[in-house]
Amino acid sequence: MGVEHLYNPLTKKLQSGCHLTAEDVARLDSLIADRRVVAARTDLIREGQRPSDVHLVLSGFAYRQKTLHDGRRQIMAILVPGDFCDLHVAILGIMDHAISTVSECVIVTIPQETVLDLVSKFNHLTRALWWATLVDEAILREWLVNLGQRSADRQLAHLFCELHLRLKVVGLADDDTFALPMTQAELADTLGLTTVHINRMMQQLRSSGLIATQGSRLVIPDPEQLQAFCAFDPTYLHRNGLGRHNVQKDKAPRLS
Amino acid sequence: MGVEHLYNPLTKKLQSGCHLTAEDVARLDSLIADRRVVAARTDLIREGQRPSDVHLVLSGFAYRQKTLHDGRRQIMAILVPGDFCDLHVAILGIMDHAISTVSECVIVTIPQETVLDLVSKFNHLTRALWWATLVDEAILREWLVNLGQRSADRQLAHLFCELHLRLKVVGLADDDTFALPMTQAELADTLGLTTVHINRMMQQLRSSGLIATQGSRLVIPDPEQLQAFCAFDPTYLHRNGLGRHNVQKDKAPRLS
DNA sequence: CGCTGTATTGACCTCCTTCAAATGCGGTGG
DNA sequence: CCACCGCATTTGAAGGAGGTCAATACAGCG
Repeated sequence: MGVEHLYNPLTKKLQSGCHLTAEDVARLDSLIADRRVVAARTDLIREGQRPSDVHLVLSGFAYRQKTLHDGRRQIMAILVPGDFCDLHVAILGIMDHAISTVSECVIVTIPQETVLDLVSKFNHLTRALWWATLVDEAILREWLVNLGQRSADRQLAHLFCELHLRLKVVGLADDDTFALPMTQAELADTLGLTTVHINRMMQQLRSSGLIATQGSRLVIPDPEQLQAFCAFDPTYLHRNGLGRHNVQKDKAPRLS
Repeated sequence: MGVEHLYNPLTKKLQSGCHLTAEDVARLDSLIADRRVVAARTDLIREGQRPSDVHLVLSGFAYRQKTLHDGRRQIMAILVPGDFCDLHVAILGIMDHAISTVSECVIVTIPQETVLDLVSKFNHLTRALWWATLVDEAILREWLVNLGQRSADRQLAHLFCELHLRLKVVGLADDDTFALPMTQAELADTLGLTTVHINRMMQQLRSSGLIATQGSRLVIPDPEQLQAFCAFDPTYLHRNGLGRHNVQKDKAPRLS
């Protein structure tokens, strides 16, 4: 009794928006076979590559990024446990951006055929995986709104609200805190701002009591207040049951 | 001889990145049954709706947009002929943004079941449609880079380069000009800038000879020069054959 | 020929950037 | 245990890209 269950953030994520049968879960668990530890700040996949495997984040943070000729870069997605790095490559063929780790990560490598096979056999799962890519797209749209319309302080707040929710879904956030292994420079590249300005906005959010930091941990004393501040509407995350999940610890750099 | 072929921008688009058999093309053509003319500046689908049909733009321009509480809005995609408005709703269920027309449009309505049916029966087509949504996502990422990292003049230039290419693929752009039925206010909402600033940047681009306008028509005298100006790299559009296509005329508002 | 919506202009303002230096912190080696 | 290094955060001062407000010009249309 009590065979310890595999921690599978992917199923947790998918279950927050799709219905999965016990068999689906088992099939998804079977994907997590080939694990690999990757150091922090490492390139996982580079722009222009044509990876033959699909990668999944099992623990740690990573991001999609694009670097311009002059060295400026834009972070286009923050990948947390349960997120695929490159599901699209199976279809598009070529990476039009790079993936790098933020913290140390455990990455699962899944052969492309395995995914395509799974998908062709089980409609349920196709739907679930497609759901995941469509949610990614919805997040991207909301980020556009963030960059295009919101002031720097609200952008930051909005990003924190989103991460809080996404991490809660996979059991990596408490009701009022989670580990955030990103530097202010990375936050800046995410929001299209400068380090200096991020720093000032962080101080402002802290002094207004909307957030606090404990090392690399972000504390949100009153999530509803923070959401109200930036008019955060979680609809775009398409989670039905934003259910309570058991929390799990994580270690990381520093933030404040 | 010469039975006039249906103008199907969807197949043109898909063929620019995927291989389609003659049968695939026929099936896609059969989707275009229920057409409807929609006036300019009209809401096609509103946020929060759960449409039971999938919509496809056959002619004209439309866009995805999100409106904030205070009335500001962000345009998150420009839909041109061949683009689906809401393929994702089949999976996600709820619209997390609205679709509005820019110019008068001909819209094709396709019952959701028809799409899901097609997709479940023909792997080729699933792949092609999935390809289309993934390219949409790639465009979204590039737009993030645009908003996050580029200066206003380059943002504009980049947007024009993208539209030029996308319209060429569906046969709606010449080598150096295309109809652009957007107002400067709409360009502003697309790039997260103000009308005033867009106006000034347009003037700047015009006076530097990078673009010209003839009513609502945009002229790009030297596409390569414009691309160089904004470091446009078309990889993200995932078009293999950016092939020559026969051009088709289009009428529209004004721009300059 | 006046109405309406869009493009254009000008003056002023501010959010965010740039540049540069200082501070703090964790690790590492002596 | 302390000195030192590298990285991240913090601070200050000055500049600029883009915003705001408001007026004007222009084009199509009934």
